[in-house]
Amino acid sequence: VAEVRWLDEREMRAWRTLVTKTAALRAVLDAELEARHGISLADYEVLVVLSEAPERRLRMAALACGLHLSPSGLTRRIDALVRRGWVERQRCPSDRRSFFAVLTPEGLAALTAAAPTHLEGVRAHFVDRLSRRQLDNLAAGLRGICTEVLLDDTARDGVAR
Amino acid sequence: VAEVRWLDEREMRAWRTLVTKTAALRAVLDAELEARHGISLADYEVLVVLSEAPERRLRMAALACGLHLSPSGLTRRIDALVRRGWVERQRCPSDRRSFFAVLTPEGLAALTAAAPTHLEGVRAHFVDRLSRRQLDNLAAGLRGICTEVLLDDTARDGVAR
DNA sequence: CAAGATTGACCGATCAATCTTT
DNA sequence: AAAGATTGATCGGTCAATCTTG
Repeated sequence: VAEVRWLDEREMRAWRTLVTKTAALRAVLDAELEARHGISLADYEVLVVLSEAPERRLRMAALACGLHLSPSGLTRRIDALVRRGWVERQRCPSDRRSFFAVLTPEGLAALTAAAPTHLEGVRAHFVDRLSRRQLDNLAAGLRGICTEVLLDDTARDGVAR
Repeated sequence: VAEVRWLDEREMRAWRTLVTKTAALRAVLDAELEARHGISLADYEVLVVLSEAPERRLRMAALACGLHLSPSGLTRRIDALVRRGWVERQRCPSDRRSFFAVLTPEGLAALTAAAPTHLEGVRAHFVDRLSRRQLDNLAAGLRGICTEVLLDDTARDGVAR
């Protein structure tokens, strides 16, 4: 076992700041969406991904991949959205094992209603507090992180983001 | 409803990169700790916080605050760590309603054993992939985020429950 | 009564097992 | 067989209610 390279003060602070601030940010955005529109940030993200897909639908596996959710986790989440009338299941005609999750008009309406709250939150708590340069640096820095994990591209047929 | 200020391409990318990369990073670090030492990142963080406290102990309320966990959530997490012999409860002598969670020698040993894995992970997946300047910029940018946390502000706007 | 901690009910996620279709 | 999706058991978290102590 080799010698441990400890983190110095700045490295440790950068790491901890990243973790704590990102968590706090998500918590605030989630609370705002929940309070004003009765929708969780997690469900909001499902609607966003579906809304950006061709024909506003995705196969379950592709959607699970895009949301970094397990197959069973996605099944239950879609169940809940179906109960609210925001998503429907469609059999996939070319492969009868598979299903599409389709965004309904009601789901699109819910997303459209909630989007301003979410975007204003992202601005108020994040984007507007950083300069253009800071924002670009941050994105550029983070882009190289954890690349090997995200190359989980088994589901071609969608998630073309 | 006021005019919505949409996010432009760079703003949106910075925001999404922050969210997805941070989540991926935590997932990797958690998996590494779990695989090599049988401890979750969440439990690791409990041990870290306790190890840094005076006398390696904290009252439950203080610990819950430090970990951003609800009181009941902390109770169950400490239960689990007590079962593993890594933490003990001590009655607080000055206030008999309260308890300390105390890091045991075994808990400290577990932390010491796992720390190199964690630190090497933070280096390999994060710190060593950014320049010193990028790291400082990132920390500086994020520091101003979400300072006022959880203001239950005018949430009466469009409450369409 | 208020504060600190715990318990019960429940929610949302995972893994393992299952069912259907390829 | 293997792949896509779902179900059952279970885990870890929250909220509401409770118990004990200040």
